[in-house]
Order: sequence, then structure tokens, then C-alpha cells
Amino acid sequence: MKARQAMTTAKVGRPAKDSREKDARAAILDVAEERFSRHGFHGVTVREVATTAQVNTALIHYYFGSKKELFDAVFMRRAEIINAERMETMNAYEAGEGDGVTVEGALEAFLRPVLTRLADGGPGWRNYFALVGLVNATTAWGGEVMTRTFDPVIHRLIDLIARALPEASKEDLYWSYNFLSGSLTLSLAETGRIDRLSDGLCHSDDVEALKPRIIAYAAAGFRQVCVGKA
Amino acid sequence: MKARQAMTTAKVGRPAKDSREKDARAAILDVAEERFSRHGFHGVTVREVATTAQVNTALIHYYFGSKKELFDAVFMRRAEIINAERMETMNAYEAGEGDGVTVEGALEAFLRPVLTRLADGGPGWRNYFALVGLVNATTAWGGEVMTRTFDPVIHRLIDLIARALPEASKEDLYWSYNFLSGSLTLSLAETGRIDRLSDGLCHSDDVEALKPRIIAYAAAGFRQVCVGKA
DNA sequence: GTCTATAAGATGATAGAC
DNA sequence: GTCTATCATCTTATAGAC
Repeated sequence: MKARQAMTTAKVGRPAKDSREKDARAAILDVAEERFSRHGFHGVTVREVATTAQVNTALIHYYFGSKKELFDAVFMRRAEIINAERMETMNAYEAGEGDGVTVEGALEAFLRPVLTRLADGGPGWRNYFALVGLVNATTAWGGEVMTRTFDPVIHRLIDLIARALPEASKEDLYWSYNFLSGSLTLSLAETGRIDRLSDGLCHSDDVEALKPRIIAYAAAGFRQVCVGKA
Repeated sequence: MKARQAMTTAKVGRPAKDSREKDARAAILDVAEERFSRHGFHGVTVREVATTAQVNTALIHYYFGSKKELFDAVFMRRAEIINAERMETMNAYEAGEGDGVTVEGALEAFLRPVLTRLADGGPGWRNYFALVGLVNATTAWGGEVMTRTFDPVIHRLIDLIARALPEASKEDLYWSYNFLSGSLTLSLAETGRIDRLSDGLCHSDDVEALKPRIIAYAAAGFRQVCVGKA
């Protein structure tokens, strides 16, 4: 009610039947997403989320239980959407191409749902992708969370690329994917590093610049590693 | 004295004239490095470091001032060593090749100091590289720390690659480096993700498998993005 | 559902003895 | 240099009123 009425930040899913004073739940998730993506799990306090979302800490525990469960809810909320859409785009691509599957085409189908939302999905999606980038690099538990969340889609991509490169060994495909995963998640993290490195010439939020380059780079890399020619 | 006598963890630099009861300072740095690399800055407490290093929390503040300064000391300790050596290997490579500089050769000179230590440098170096990977993906302050610490060496690499690809634009070189940076730091993070993804076929600590593949992948990527042919 | 109040413990940091 | 003791604050989480 009186709280959160100024909340105009990214919402996910349907536009809310009563959009003015929407869910406290969604407001909490949005704020938590933003904080976790910048400071990591341990760098955020429940109080901080509560204050920013203009609710009480007790309400966060009422909705989510523990801080850990809040984090998991944040991480899963958009993962399900992205995973479903990635499966669709890859299925549609394969169905449309038949035997003409290419590495570039497979990568485009895999990346499109992410890059489209990175460009046009609003701050909520951008925060989410930065969070995925951070989790992906977290030694202690990040790899395990990534595995649990995204592996089915990754295997679908690898199968698709294997159709374009039938001679490729499994090892080479997995290593190549690992390199792609690093490139992508660093790009998603939007640390501003490339901005500073290039002294303002490049911008980490420039998806138009990113998309054709990451596809070209990764496709050539896959071919070189898996088939010995790019 | 009575503390830390069982400390056999990674030391850096010379083997210590009195190796039995070496520095408390070094012991603190080693432990902090290991913890920070796994859990990030906020996921580690000064107490935890003190207990594991078998010293008192007051001693950590005596040596380093604040927790933040301890972190900075950890991050800089090995950065200086790596930066100096990378400059040497790249200078030596360029001097030896004259006009025959290749992308693969430049990348090899850039990566060798890191990959050699990742393979043979012991747990201290492995922890350190995992920490760099984590910092690299940290939205809030990671990009800034990476810039401050590693930019001169990165510019040296980009200049070297530009000699091999004279037609390349600055934008394409920076974007390509960004992809390489992501691939490398994810590999350094050793999250075990590729182990699980490949169901045990690949191992994230297998530097023998990593090195030729990351060079081949990145070189082909640079060529495709910067020159339009791989 | 949402709040107030508060328990129960952990945290970074310092003063001061030895 | 290294320790003990301690402060002031912050933390997650819950009980219970409305």
C-alpha cells in the first residue's frame, strides 16, 4: 500500500491486474535480484533488501523462509523462462534446417533469447544475467547451481552443434562450450571492464556490437578446436 | 611459534630461510587467498581466516589494517609476479619473431605464465587464479579492480595481436579480448562445471587439455572477428 | 499479509597487557 | 609481534499483535 507505490522497476511475466500496488513478493524479488547481482549472496543483507523494497524483514521471511531460499527464488524465476524459450528456439531452428544445421545457426538460436532480453528486457533481466555471470564464476557452489539449472539446455546446444560438426569429439565440444560460456557470462556481467580497457570506445551494454561478434568468435573457435579448421 | 607449525600450505617466493615457523603474515595471506577465492570478499570473516591460520584476529589487523586491505594485499601479491613475467614473455616473443608475429604465438606468450603456474604452481596459485576469475565477474567493483591491476599487460597483448592482424579495428580487438578474458577466467575459476557437464569426461583442472584448446579457440575467434576469416 | 519488537549470535575493529 | 578481552554494531530469524 503506502509502501512501494513508487516501484516502477522491472516486473516479470504478466503486467499485473492491479499494477499500481502489485505484489510485495515481486518487489522483494526485484530488489534482491539487483543487490545479489552486484554484491553476491554474502554481500547483501535481508535488511537492505527489505528497506529498499519498502517492506519489513519479517515479510521477506514470511514469503521465502530464509535468505538462501530468497536467493534460490531469484535465481529460478527467470531461469525457467529462459530455458523454455531456448529449447523452443533451438527446436524450431533444427526443424527448419533439417540437415543444413550450421554452428552459427545453432549458436544464434541458443543466444537469441538471452541477447534479446539483454537488449530489450529492461533492468530486471540485465540484473539477472549479471547474477548468472557471477554465479558461474563462484568456485564454492556456483558450478553446482549452474549445472542444476542450465544443463539440459546446454546439452541440447551441444547436440545441435555436433550435427553441424559430425567429426567433433565430445571432449572438444565440451571444452569449446566452456570457452563460450565464459565469454558469454563475462559479457552478461557488464562490469564495465571493456569500457575502461578501450577508453570508452566499446560499451559492455552494447548488445548490437556484442551479438555478431560473439557468434563469429565462438563459431570459429568451435570449428578450429573440433575440426582443426576454422 | 606453537601456532602454524603444521602449516604446509602454499608459500610464495623463496622457500624461507627459517621454513619451519615462517611468517605469520604469509600464513594469513595464504589462508585468506584460499577463503576469498571460494566465497568472495563478503563470504569470509576475519575470524575465520585467523582461526585457520592459527593466529589471532588482532594480528590480522596489526599487519593489514582492515579486512579490505587484507583482500587488496592478497590480490596484489601474485599479480605483480604474473604481470612482470607476462611482459617478459611477450617482449621475448616479439623480439624473437620480428615481423613473423602470429596470433597463436602472441596468445601463447600471454597465457604461458598463467597456465604454467596453474599446472605446477601449487594450490596457492590455483586459489589465486580462481580469485581472479571471481573478481572478473563481480559487477559492483570487479571490473575496476581488474582494470587497475591488469590493464598494462592487456594492452601489450592487444598491441602484439594487432601486429599479427594489421587490418583489425580497435573495437574488434577489444571485443575479442573480452571473449578471451571470459574463457580464461572461467577456466581458472575451476568450478568443476565442465566435469559435471561432461559427466566426468573432462576435468576443469586439466591444463594439458586446456592450453592447446584455448589457444586454438581464441586465435580462430580473433581472426574471424577482426579479419572476417579464420 | 504486514507490522513491531526483540532474541541470539556473529562481525570488524581496537585498547592495552606481555 | 602476539595475545586477551571487549565494544559497538549488525546479522538472520522468530514470536506475536493487528
